[in-house]
Amino acid sequence: MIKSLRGMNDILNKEESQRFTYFINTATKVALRYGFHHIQTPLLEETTLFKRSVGESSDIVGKEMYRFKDKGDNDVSLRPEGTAGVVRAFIQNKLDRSGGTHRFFYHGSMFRYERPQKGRLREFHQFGVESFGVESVYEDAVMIMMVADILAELGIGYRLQINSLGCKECMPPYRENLVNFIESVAGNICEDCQRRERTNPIRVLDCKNEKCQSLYETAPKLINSLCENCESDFNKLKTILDANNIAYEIDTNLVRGLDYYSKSAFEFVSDDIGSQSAIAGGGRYDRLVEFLDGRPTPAVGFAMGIERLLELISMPKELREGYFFGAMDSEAVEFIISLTQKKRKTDKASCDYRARNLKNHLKSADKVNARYCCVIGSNELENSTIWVKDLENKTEQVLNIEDLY
RNA sequence: GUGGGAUUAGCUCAGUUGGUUAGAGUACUAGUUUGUGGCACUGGGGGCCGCGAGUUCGAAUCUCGUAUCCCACCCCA
Repeated sequence: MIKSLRGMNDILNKEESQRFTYFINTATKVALRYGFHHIQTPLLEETTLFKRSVGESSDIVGKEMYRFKDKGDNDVSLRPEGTAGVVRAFIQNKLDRSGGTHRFFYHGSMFRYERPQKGRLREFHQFGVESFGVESVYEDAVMIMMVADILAELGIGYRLQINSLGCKECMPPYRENLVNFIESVAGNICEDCQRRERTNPIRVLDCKNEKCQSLYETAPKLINSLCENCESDFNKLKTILDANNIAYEIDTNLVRGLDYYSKSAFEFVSDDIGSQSAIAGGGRYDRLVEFLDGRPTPAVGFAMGIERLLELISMPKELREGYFFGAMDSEAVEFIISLTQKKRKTDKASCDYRARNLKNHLKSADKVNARYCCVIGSNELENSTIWVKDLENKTEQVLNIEDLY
């Protein structure tokens, strides 16, 4: 038997696919309300794009990409995240030169060659939004509120963590400070942290090793080293969230895994889905457009991991809908099929291809969750009528065929 | 990439110290005497016991390998 690749799942059972489309529909609805529009970008891009955006030091680019040479000998990769492609499209279409604001949302498959576990797949789906051209921290706050709105509509509880990663003014000196600090304790930190010191020193603060954590208690904190602008923006962000009743925790160790983030960073986590608990994450990336050869353009965005959200969604109750047609005499079967076809122009409708007794038709109608069960028997055949029962109200009546429409 | 646990019917799981034809619940399907659904009752279909070797007279059961899932690390959505 041929099986799907490791970490690549089908979404086919009814429950799961209903949840999936329900998520896409409500997230799309909310994004449209916020003035974003849909964008689709290719799954496959030049590898360089991800190297330059996500960052070569990141695990994602370093070891998790599906990367290969195509038949034209181009170095290409399946996208491991959505932002890079959107930024590329933004620049390629010269929107960076057109000025104004551009707000996009997208959803689709992302690929990372990781060891799978619950909530971590090799092909997974994200819903994300990107906003270009707005420097104001109010936009950051609006992004967070948008995630909060989507989660609220889906009935999903969460904790929100925020942090500021500083900008090109205050981040580099801080980084240097931190490296010096790490040097001072380098003998006692774990192997991972020693590696992180070289690749991405900020990440050591995130280390889950208890010994490291206790050493880092006295580490310089970025939040105390922010420049005036970053600090006042971070304060504004908190003020707006407070004013709009969005609860948050400040997590000074929150470091986004992708190199392009600056200033506001945020992550929504759930305590109900296991260790892969981040359900949405994002932040500001003011420098990314110019890293990719565009005209400097402030930008902010987020992405949500759809698979991680799926089981948290509380689905609205499924209501009875549509029609089920059945015949009790074989002479009426073909007529029933035509009736069903007509009804399908406007409503959900299905029918039984066999002549069966009333009880069986009612059973079938109930099973497909139809609202109305419509049956033609010998009595109805004689009078050109049809028997209709409302399975919801348990009322029934005999109608002339024409009255059914 | 590292360490640990699991894998038996579509799904959730039993299966004795290795011993005849591998079970239950649920789901599916048909019927309960010919025009009233959800319930109940009675039948029925459905298993390379993850895959491959090995030990044995005999393996779902023991050993090894392998794949996948799950858990932790790592990382992240």
